[in-house]
Amino acid sequence: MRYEAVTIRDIAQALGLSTSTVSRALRDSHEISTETKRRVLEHARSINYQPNPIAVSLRERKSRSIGIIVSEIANRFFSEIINGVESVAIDRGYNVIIAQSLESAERELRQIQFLTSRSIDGLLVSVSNETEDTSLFKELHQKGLPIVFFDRVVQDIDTHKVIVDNTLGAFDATVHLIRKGYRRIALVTNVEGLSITKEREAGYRAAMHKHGIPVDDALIRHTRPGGQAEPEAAAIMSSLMGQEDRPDAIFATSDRLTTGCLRYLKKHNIQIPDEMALIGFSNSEITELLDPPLSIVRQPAFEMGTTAIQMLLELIESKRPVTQFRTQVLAAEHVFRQSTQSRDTERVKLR
Amino acid sequence: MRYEAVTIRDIAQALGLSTSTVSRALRDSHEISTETKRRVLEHARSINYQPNPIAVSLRERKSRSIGIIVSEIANRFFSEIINGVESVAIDRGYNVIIAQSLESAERELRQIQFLTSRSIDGLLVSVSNETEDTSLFKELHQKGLPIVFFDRVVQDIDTHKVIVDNTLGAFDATVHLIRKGYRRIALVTNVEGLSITKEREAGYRAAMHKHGIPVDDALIRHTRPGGQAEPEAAAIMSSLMGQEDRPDAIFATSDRLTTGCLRYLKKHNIQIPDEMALIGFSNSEITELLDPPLSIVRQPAFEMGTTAIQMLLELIESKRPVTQFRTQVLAAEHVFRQSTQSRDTERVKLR
DNA sequence: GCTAAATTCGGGAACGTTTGCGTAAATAAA
DNA sequence: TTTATTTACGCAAACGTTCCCGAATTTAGC
Repeated sequence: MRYEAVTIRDIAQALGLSTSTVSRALRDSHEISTETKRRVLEHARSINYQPNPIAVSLRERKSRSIGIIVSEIANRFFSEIINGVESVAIDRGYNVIIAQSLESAERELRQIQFLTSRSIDGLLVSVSNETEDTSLFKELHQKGLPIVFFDRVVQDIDTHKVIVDNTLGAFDATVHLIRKGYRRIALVTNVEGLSITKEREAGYRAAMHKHGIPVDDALIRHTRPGGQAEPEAAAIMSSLMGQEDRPDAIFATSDRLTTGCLRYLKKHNIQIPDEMALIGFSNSEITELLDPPLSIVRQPAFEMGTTAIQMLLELIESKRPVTQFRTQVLAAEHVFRQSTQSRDTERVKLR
Repeated sequence: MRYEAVTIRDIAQALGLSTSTVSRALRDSHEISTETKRRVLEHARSINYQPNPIAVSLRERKSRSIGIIVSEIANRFFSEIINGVESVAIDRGYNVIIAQSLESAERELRQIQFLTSRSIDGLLVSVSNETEDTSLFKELHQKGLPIVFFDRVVQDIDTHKVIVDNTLGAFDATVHLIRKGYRRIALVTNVEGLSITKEREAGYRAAMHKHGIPVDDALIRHTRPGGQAEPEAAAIMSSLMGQEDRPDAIFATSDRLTTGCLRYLKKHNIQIPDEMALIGFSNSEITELLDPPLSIVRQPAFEMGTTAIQMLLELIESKRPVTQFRTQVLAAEHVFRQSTQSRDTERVKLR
């Protein structure tokens, strides 16, 4: 099953030139006469010449492709990021190789090794929730592989990063709940070690403090490393509902956790927001169609993707080693809907 | 920014062997003594040797990577397919390069050219809804590039294909509506030229005929090529609601169309299913959380992905040209929920 | 003990490209 | 006219593999 290839040599022979001349002509070198260039270009397109990227990669020692690893592409948040990454990568002539860890540290390792063995020029990373050992990333970074972290970053590796303002995002969401009259606000959040978890928890705590509400640690729940979000969310909800002093609101900090909580509440016929308010991080486009329409914290995923790839290309295409790194922080958006209406007056008004 | 590489030559020099011997030892050739093999393997892993896939690709004239193009990866249906494709590709040592057409024929063309110029070994294709000119696919296919079509296939290219039983899937959904007492069933469907559109429309018509309900062509609406599904759905809904003899049920034939219709109905405060029933193709995992819980036709996307990649690898790894092609047909699943309850008795029972 | 065969290895070309270097011819400077 | 410089091109090496072919050594056959 071969797929015939027309090479630079074919052009050279057809025109009685050497391969080096043809190569230079195609790259518009100044040491080739305009007449020769014209002939080469013309003949090249007449036989539909396509340079062999593999040969170029071998020679140039770079592949013009970058890798991106996320926890799962079926998650709208990540697929939007990928869209952002792709949109600029394509324009810059880079190929994007997508990999997913599915929240498994082992799979993450394998995928990273796979990507790097494919000689990618750079790597975009959002770590899995199970990742503890970051030595591979450190090693790659030290060896000079350009890496940009996004969303879930690893703190102690000094490179470009792009995140959303998780602290403020969580702060504002919590304040919103407080203003709506909720007091016992449960935080259903990710694995404890994750950067995003810490930041969002910090925002939550700050909001509670600011409004003089004591933080009840029994209301702060993390998922377990490697666990799947939906069942984890259900287990946490079940535990929360089982305790004597139930929460009156839930703040879930990821897409899957949010839908997991919602599914639990509906399954157990717990009225939202009358018995329990719900707000969560989500990038789903149909949260307004849910029952009830969901209040959400939305992350600018596409933009996160474009800035991450831009930073990466900056590293890749830099002539000399970059030593000054920056962390770009994007703002989260909030959409408040019925799932966090206060129980009394306001909801009536809305109908 | 280089990333040091340890080559086969390093091993050869360290052990006082030739590169050819090392290469053969690594590939476990029979013409290398077990002792030499042992030394090579041992030293190779001690210095963490990784074969350069680019050099291998150049030499072998294949890249061990395949391309897949879908309309958009942020669509759950497609991301599930990609998951399926990836899951087997990884195990077989293949790399998956993902591209999206965003329903633009021009972008599709560019992406395909990009993929093929990256010397992929094979291509997985679901065409954009704007695609009319399939000559590129024909050309590639004729040149010997292994291609497998899935979901939206092109009819007149003879190669492996994998689809769901769209006709039966649509038939069953329509029958369900009829049984629930609906008679003026509108079909909100994709671009007319698409294979899936024709099949689903056929299923719809067959169901209507079987139950002796005359088909009103005014109730069959297609989106326009290149159009984005959500606004298209809204426009169609608006037109349907404007006509004198309104439908009493909507059957939408894609993920985005379904949510588009739902969004319209909710926005205009049309009660589902009392004023209008709704069923649609969807692979979203939260349709049961919608208001009302949505009846859906669900496609086995993951399985579609795995079978498509298996078929492709079969073509790629075949020793001699394959001439016998087959079309694998998977069954669609149905989940009937409140959005298609009949108006009277049954719904009361459910509460 | 001599030929034949098997075993084990090295030399070197090839994959398709880019690029340093060399060198004719053409042009400019002297 | 002679020399220096520019222009325009070719040669060949290199990127890291794989594999054809040949050759040296060992083993088998009789």
